[in-house]
Amino acid sequence: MRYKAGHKGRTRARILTAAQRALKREGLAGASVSRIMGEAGLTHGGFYQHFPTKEALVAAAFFEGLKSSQEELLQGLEEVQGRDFLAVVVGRYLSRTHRDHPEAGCPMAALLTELGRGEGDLAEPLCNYLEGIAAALAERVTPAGGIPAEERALATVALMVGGVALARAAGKGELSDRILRSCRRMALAGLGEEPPKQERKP
Amino acid sequence: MRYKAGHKGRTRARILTAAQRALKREGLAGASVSRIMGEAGLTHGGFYQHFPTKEALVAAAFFEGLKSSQEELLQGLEEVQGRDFLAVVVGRYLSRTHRDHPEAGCPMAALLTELGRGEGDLAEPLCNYLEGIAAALAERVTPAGGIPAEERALATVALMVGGVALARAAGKGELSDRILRSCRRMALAGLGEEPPKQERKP
DNA sequence: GACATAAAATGATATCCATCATATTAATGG
DNA sequence: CCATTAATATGATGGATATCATTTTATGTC
Repeated sequence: MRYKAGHKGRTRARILTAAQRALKREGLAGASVSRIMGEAGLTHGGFYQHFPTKEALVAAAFFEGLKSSQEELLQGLEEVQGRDFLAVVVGRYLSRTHRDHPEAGCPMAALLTELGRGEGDLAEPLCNYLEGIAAALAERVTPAGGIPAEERALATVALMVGGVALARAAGKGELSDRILRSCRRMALAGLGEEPPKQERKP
Repeated sequence: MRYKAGHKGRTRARILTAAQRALKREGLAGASVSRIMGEAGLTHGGFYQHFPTKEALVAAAFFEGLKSSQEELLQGLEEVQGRDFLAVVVGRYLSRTHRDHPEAGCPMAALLTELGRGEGDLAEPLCNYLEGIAAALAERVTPAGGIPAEERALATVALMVGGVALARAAGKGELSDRILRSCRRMALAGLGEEPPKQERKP
């Protein structure tokens, strides 16, 4: 073995990281292999030693992105439950910061409408992921308003993803802010006491 | 004048219609000028007699699509109000039919995450449109759950768009159906009497 | 029915892309 | 320090794309 063990693996990881950012910023079609490699500090030729095809890279980047986005979203909330838990989650997700930095955010919010069209079978693993996060939410939020917790969780995911994507499409103006705020409120509606009047940190 | 008045206009309209379908089916980047022209029964060369650039076509198609999608969504509901009104709207929007035929559906649900990235200023006219439809919804749905009607309307739009886009990304299986149903319920939550137990026509 | 011309088709150009074939670099055991 | 070879770079290929220039077709008028 001529290179230190793990060298190739580390390069692959660098490509994956660059790919996540580039894909979320420019879209599945917009982010080219050369630009991704360039962002990883490499040139286009070496790519195929790490991934058999661009499609494979997209799939890998998408699911790694999902995982790390979920971790970030739930970080530090192990002990929190109920309305407090959900308030933090939607506060983080439906935030100006998230809206203004798609390249660092949730891959669903950045790529949703491109996923169904593509080549790879992103649907099946996405379903597994969705079942997982829906269960995680349902387990910690008490059902309210006659909707079972599991259904409420699923709809909350759709509301969060749709809210951020819609806010992005609407620019960064006042309406965009209002979209975020409205979605936060709707996600918490019917869940007990009202939030304090002050704005949550966006 | 050698051709009947309105000939060119009718051709332009045909291109626009074909563009709407193609763009929603294949995405802003995926739908090429030649394919769109082909779908309109023409060849690529004549395109630039009707639109100065692809970007211009995209903008025109997007907003025509928004308008007709809204008309279809609200058709026949002029007299209906409150929960009944919203139930029909979300029943139409968050339906399997809509999920399974993006090329015939709402442009936001098909293109949301591609809109913010592009070249054209789609944001400003999209904002106008959003204000309009939010006002139309707010005017007919009585506020509930402590959320002002206008905010509730905005969040409902995000929920509908996100729900359909997420359901599409999840394929056509059981989870996808569940996403649609959950979003329908959440949109109606806190709005008075529960729906009858039978499934709405999907 | 011939002609002028609007509308559309054909063909060309330059760019970008994914992928592959070949060359070059760099790290390590000898 | 040299040879081997893993890791990366350079360069090439074929296909697709937006746009433009030129030719062809079709229509209404004389």
